[in-house]
Amino acid sequence: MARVGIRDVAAQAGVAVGTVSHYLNHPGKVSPEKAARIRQAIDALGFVPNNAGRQLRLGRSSAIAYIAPDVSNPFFSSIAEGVEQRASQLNLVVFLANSHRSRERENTYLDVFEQNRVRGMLVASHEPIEDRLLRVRARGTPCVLVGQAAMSDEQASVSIDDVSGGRLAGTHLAELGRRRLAFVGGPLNIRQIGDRLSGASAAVRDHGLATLEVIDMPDRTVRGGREAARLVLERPADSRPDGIFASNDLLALGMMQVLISEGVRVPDDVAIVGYDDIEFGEASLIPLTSVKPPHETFGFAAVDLLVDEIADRGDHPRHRVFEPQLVVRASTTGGAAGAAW
Amino acid sequence: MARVGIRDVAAQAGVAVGTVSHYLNHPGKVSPEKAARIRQAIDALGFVPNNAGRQLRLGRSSAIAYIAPDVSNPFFSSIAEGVEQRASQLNLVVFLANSHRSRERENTYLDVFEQNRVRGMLVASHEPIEDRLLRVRARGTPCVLVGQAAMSDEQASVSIDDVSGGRLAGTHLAELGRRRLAFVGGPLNIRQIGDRLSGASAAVRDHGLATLEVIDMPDRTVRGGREAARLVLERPADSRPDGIFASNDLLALGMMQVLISEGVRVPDDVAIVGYDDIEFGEASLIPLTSVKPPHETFGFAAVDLLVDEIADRGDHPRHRVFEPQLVVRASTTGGAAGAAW
DNA sequence: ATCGGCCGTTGAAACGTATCAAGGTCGCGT
DNA sequence: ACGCGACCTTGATACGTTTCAACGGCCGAT
Repeated sequence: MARVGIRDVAAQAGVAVGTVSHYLNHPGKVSPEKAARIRQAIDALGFVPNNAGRQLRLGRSSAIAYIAPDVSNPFFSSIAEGVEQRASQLNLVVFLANSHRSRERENTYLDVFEQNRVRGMLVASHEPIEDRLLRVRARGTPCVLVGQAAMSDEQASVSIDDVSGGRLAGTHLAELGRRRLAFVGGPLNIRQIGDRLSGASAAVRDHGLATLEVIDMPDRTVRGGREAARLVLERPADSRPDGIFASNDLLALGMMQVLISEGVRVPDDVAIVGYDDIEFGEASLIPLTSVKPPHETFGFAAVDLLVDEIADRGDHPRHRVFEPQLVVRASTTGGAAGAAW
Repeated sequence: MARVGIRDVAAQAGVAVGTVSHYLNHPGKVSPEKAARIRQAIDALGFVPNNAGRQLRLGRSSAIAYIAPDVSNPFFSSIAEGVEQRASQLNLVVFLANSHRSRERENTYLDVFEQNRVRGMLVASHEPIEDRLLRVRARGTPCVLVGQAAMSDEQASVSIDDVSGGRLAGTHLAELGRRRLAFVGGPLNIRQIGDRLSGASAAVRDHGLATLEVIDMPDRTVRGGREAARLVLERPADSRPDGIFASNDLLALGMMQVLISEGVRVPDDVAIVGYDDIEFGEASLIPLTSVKPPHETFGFAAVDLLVDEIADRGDHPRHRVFEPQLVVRASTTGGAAGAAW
């Protein structure tokens, strides 16, 4: 298993190294006869092109990176699929990374990819990260912020209009005649969460009849949802909310599970709206009404924007904001059972 | 944004290139004074070490790859978390890749990582892939098959004892007094699926009283589960199974959703057991009994085995098989509501 | 017969880094 | 004052690739 390089192949095939390189990168520029000899030498020797050499010579790679806080969260993994599809159309390889909500991991991956000279990075994060990305960009690696609108005009970003999403949810609940609404989620200082709340809040204000309370629940998981539900259940029945807007589907599902098992009827006693429209929301026994970002096109747009940044056409728009959509299911309008499927 | 290398830094700091390299790789071997000058030069110039050069010189990288068919499947993403944890303890970087169940994508990533000279690869696949990995290994990149026991003794693998898992499920249902069992899943020629069936089948045989039918459902998703449920519902009530073992949790959840919405009581009319113990199984309104592979340790073991392969200590065991565990919840033993939480 | 142009082929140079043997400096013990 | 060792520092070298200018041979046109 000696290390075998392009010149070993050349020797074995009886041609010059340049010819082997041509065979690999511009086949057709090399005569069929020598091509055959080279091909044969390659798998006789088990030659594998060494990307380090190629990249060193070229000064660039053909990879992009997508860093997400949590690949197991369906929201991020569905974006990942769009990213990979679009990237492979453009002959780019995607390196996926899971920062696992850890600042340290996030930084490590940012460094690693920068050192690996990826063409650009797509970064999704729950934390404020623009300063960090500014420095990365200053050193020459384009970045696109994913899932969160950038504050700076210079920082490209692809995001959802969360205010609009919150408004959709709030309006829906209010129009169903719900009067005591609750927003469940947090931390509120995260941009996306705050926006969802303020959208819902605006909808309530416009509608006039309803009230909106905030139940702060920084643990945005199924577990957090269960905890939030228990908080609600501690109150007398007539002071509980009759409409709940959860800042994501995991929270909503956790709440729904506990509420129903304690005898609360959904949606009769309380209607529930989630956010993200993950697959399991639809798969729930009472399918979940949810605010749906355009997952399919989202990843595509992120890659396209990144490619523009890489090409550095200075004049392209730097922000793309997508409008979410409300998907109504049984958790808000259910008669007997969901007709969603 | 001119390309800046280690010698530019050296010039700026007034030291030799070797010293800068030492500063980067063996800090402490360089005097505090020069270290300061170098540090200053580095961020004055926005220097980023070029991994291609480093790797070329070293002849190896410090990355491993984990290729999974579908990162959004909780089974694979929970393994990924273990992999990343263990790898970072060992100062290895993990490149994640999503083959998206596409043979072509799988091959592309295999090539890309091989060319990038990763230290080794962890590969999970639904398809037979040992021949392919054999060739990769022959060219010098160690591979560990994840989630599926290798046929060849030479091929390292980390897997679940699926026969045992199937037996656990079958025994559980039989001991609950269920007599008309159904196995739902497929394709049966996939090793893992076939093993689960044969385990369940053995349990039924041992028990003597029950029967086991097979409902072939190659689409192992929530959607597939819904379809399978509809097949069951077409039959008269008294010929439907009273115990269902689904080859994964997604199928089980999809079935449960449709069955319940059509008035079938779970677990009274039919008890349901899933496989994989994904997070959403527990979060379901009727929490799902499931066969749980040891996710936490699984990723760890995979990395450790890969490291052994890389070190090429010829004598280490090449296969690790883990025993799954049955997690009983309301979908098989529910009185009123699950006490799982 | 000569020339021009085309195609395939060649070998050298450069990309950015880590290492290594060799050299330099300093302080300490004799 | 000398020698020795410990510790830093130095600069050349090699890693595997792509590209580029140059070259040889061949064909058709003149």
